[in-house]
Amino acid sequence: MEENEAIRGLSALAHETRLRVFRVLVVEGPGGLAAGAIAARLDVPPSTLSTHLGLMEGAGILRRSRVRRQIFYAADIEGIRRLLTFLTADCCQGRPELCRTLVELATAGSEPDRAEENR
Amino acid sequence: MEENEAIRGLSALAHETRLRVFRVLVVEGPGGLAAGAIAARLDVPPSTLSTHLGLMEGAGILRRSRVRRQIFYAADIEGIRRLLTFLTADCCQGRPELCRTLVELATAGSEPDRAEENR
DNA sequence: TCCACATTTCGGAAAATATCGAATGAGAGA
DNA sequence: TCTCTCATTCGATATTTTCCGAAATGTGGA
Repeated sequence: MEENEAIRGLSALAHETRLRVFRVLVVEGPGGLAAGAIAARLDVPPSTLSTHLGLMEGAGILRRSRVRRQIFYAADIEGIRRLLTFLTADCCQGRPELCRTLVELATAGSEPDRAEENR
Repeated sequence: MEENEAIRGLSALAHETRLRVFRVLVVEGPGGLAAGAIAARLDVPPSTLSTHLGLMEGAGILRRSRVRRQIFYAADIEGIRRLLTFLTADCCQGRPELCRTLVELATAGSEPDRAEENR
């Protein structure tokens, strides 16, 4: 990932409404939610939300797909992973122990032994 | 870390000049660099850079300290860790395997067996 | 084909952010 | 104290972002 792409990704998350969208969709999983459902849940006008969703999709944070008349948005796991990897790679460049600390916190609540099953 | 703090941190990184500052200071390590040295290295007018540095410090990404007449800025490892943890915590909330993938990439270039020594 | 629904695009105004020269502040040496 | 230097703050302008109602688009059913 090059710098410009990372900046777009960070900008996409650096906004109250968009960060809330992100969190909702991460929890929602691969199926995602229809644009209208997100607007209703977050109480944001559809046109405003649409702008945000478009921006987030352009930044590679969200994926969109059509199902009948609705458009579903879901967290783009690959894109998010790329962004986080870019950030941690930068950090580790100078200070390896930072990533290690982060890693410990991130994996604290899960079961490491079952990691293979999720691939 | 609550939402608003995370947004400030993300905004602080979502800018070309500021991201370059961040990367330079992460590599530079705990000693950091004087404001003037950063301005010279990145070829940014001092007053412009000062605005960015202040913003990044306010967001908890940078630490400042005075040494004689100069003001040194260094990456705030604890603050950055808090931001990354907030993001990965959100991701893991719905999809534990995302963090695991990230973790593998982040630790790929280091020696896992010596992790204990760095605490 | 015609209508209804879900969403996006348009338009234009308000707010926030970015930029940088000039003025200001504050530390250190003569 | 005077002055030099490093850095910040001020001020004014330019650019970008945000917001949302109204209009347009496109999809599917009757």
